[in-house]
Parts: sequence; C-alpha cells; structure tokens
Amino acid sequence: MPLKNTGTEQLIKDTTKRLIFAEGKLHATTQEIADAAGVNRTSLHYYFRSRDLLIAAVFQEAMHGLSERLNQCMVSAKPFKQKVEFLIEVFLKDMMAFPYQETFMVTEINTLGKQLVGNIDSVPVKSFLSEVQQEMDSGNLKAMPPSQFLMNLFSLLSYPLIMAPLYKQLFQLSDGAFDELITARKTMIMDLIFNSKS
Amino acid sequence: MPLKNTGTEQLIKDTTKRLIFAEGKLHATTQEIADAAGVNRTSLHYYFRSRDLLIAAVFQEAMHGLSERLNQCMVSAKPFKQKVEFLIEVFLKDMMAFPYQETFMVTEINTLGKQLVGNIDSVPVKSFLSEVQQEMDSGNLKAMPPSQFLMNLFSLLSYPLIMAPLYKQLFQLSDGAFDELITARKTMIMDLIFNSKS
DNA sequence: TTTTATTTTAACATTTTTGTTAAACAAAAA
DNA sequence: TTTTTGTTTAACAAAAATGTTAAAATAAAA
Repeated sequence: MPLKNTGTEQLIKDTTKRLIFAEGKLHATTQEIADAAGVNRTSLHYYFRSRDLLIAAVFQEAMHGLSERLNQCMVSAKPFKQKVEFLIEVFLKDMMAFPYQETFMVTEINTLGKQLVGNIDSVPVKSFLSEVQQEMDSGNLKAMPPSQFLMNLFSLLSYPLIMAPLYKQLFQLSDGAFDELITARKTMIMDLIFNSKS
Repeated sequence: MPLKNTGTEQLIKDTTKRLIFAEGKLHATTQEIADAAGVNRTSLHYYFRSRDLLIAAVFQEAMHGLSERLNQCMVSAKPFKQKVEFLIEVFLKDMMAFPYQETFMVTEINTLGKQLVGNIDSVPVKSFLSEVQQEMDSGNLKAMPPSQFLMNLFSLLSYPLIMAPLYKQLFQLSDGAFDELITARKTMIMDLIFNSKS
C-alpha cells in the first residue's frame, strides 16, 4: 500500500472511466489513456501491471457502484410502484452520464463472463423478484415469470440508449431532441409495465 | 470480376460471418479467419484489400439481408397485428441463428455510424410508422409517438438476447432453458404491446 | 543531512497483427 | 503449346500495441 499517496492511481482509473464509458473510446490504448491522464505510460503498468487488469479494475469499480445504487432502490421501504419509479430514475441518470458503460459491458460480456455476475449481489435481486411475484399474485401486475418482468424493464430502459447513434440517424434527431425522447420514456415505461390488462 | 471463380471470396465472407456473428469471436484476427476458412491469409487481402474492408463487406451483406426480410414484413398486406407477429418471428429467428450480430453492431455503431443507417431502407420504416399512428388513432394501440413504439418493440426483442450470458448466469439457466424463456417472449411481447390500457 | 521507500520517467524489448511483394501455380484462350 | 489471366502461396516488412528494466526524481524518516 502506498505510503506516499499521490493520487495517480485513482487519476488513472477516473481517466480511463471517462474515456471509455463517457466518451466511447472503447478501444483506447494505454498510450491514449496515459496522455489523457497526463502521466507516463509506464505508470499504468506500475499501478495495474497490465492493460487488462486496469480495465478490469475500472469496470469492477463502475459495476459495483451501479449495482450498489440499484440495490438501494430494490430493498428500499417504498411501495412497489415508487420503488420501480426510483429504479428507473437512478438507472437512466447513470446511463446518461456514462452512455457507453453498457455498450462496453456488451462487448466484454464473454471475456468477463461469470466474473461480471459475481459483482452483482444476488440477494437484493431475489428479494425484488419475489416482490414482483407478490404484486402479480395480488393482481397489481400482469402475471408472467418475474424474470421476464425484470428483463422487460431493463430492455425498455437500456436498449434505446445503447442504440442511440442508430436511432438519432433513423429518426433524424439532434442530441437534444433524442435526450427528450429518452426522458419521456420514464413515464411511458411505467405506463406500459403497470397498465397492461390481465 | 473473376473469370475463374473458385468460390474463395464467398467462402471467406461466409466463414467470417459464422466466426463473428454466430460464434462470437468479435475480435477474430485475419489469421484466425484464414485458418477457419482453410485459405492463406494473403487471400483475404487479395479479395478484400484489408481486414476493415472484409468486415465492412460482411456486415453490409448481413444487414442488407436482415433489413430486406424486415421490410418484407413491414410492407406486407397482412393486418397490423399479424404483421407485428410476423416481424417478431423473423427477427427472433435471425437473432437466434446469429446471436452476436447485434452485439457486433453495438460495438461498431460509432465507427460504422451513418454508413450503417444507409443500409436501412427508410421507406418501409416510414410506412410502418404511419401505420402505427393509424392504429393509435383508431384506438387499437395506446397513444404515444410511433418512434417510441418501434423502440419498445425492438428493445423487448433484442436486449435479452444481447445480454444472454448475463441473464443465463443471473437466473441460473441452461442454454435450453434460456431458449425457452426467449421463445416464450413472443406471445408475451404481443400481449404487452397490444393489451395496454389507454 | 543522509538514508530509505515510493513514485515517475526514458529507453529498450517483445509480441501481435496487419499489410506487401514477388514468385509459383492453374486453367482457359490464342 | 505458349500466352495470358486469374488465383494462391511463402517470405518479408511494417506498424501498432503492450510489457520490462534500470535509472532519475521526490519526499518522508532516521
């Protein structure tokens, strides 16, 4: 552990996170990262040993943060509907700040594989899924396997953001107009999920 | 144009398509592709000049095919609901045969950018979107911007497949069990999209 | 102040992958 | 058969990226 902590290690991680997850430089080289952080490329190796380990550290940190925030939503004391509403807000906010985080996850989903799911605490997810089941039993939600409900929710939230460049082109939208479209989805998704006839 | 067509060019394209889109070797090197096709690596350059051009050719061919099949659905004479049902079937079938096609698209969405949308014929999409608007006007569909309807449909179809490795882990499912989950989504998506209260 | 541990850097080495050249090969046309 | 055209290959070259070593710089501790 560093006695003389100069903050370089965190600077490198933060810079990598910004480059890859916010600016979309998914294949940023060690040189590009070092330049952006204003340090010598060797420092990356000094602190993280290899490029792969740096990326892994950054990704783990990001996933852990997001996972923690989502878990707070899932286990909060709010009524179910408010809980989902809050979850949508938290998730959308994160995704708009780091638009390429999920894209990166998709590209690395095979290499990271099981390690990825290891970063997700399954307890809050399971508790959330059983709450979904309860809501279905009481007729507040259309009956379906709770896993499908969860996939629906995240599909509707994530996919348009992942495909943003495509949809902007297809619908001929400016960045601002597209952001409005995404923001409008919050209530739309709530509607779609909660107001379906059984 | 080759006088002595030995089929090597198409063999290389088909092998690349299989490696990348079906087997998920998203970063396959020219050597790996050549080996898989059983040809010398130089042949790749002879026919396509560079790796990038090969990939571009393969991707364009794949997108064009899918786009054509989707367009056939969109402009078919069927009633709206059957049309959507057919579209879901065609799309799911394609995605299950080439599970990494869309993942690849996500990763290359920035580099390919506008060129990508160029491969999509906008006429059938526009005609489909106006048909969606009609259905909303007649009260058969919950009112919302047609672009949102389209994004919802493709979100619900695509995202679970893109994230398959994650969901298999998270829900502890075998490949077979996951396939069932996906197959079950067909009717579930129809339900969700058509049976929402206005 | 000297010593010590940590941090940072420059120079070098290696690996990985792509791209090029020129020659060998094969088959149809002259 | 020889010529021509197209195809395939081996050997070489170059580029791009990562990883290593050893020395210089820095700041705290003795």
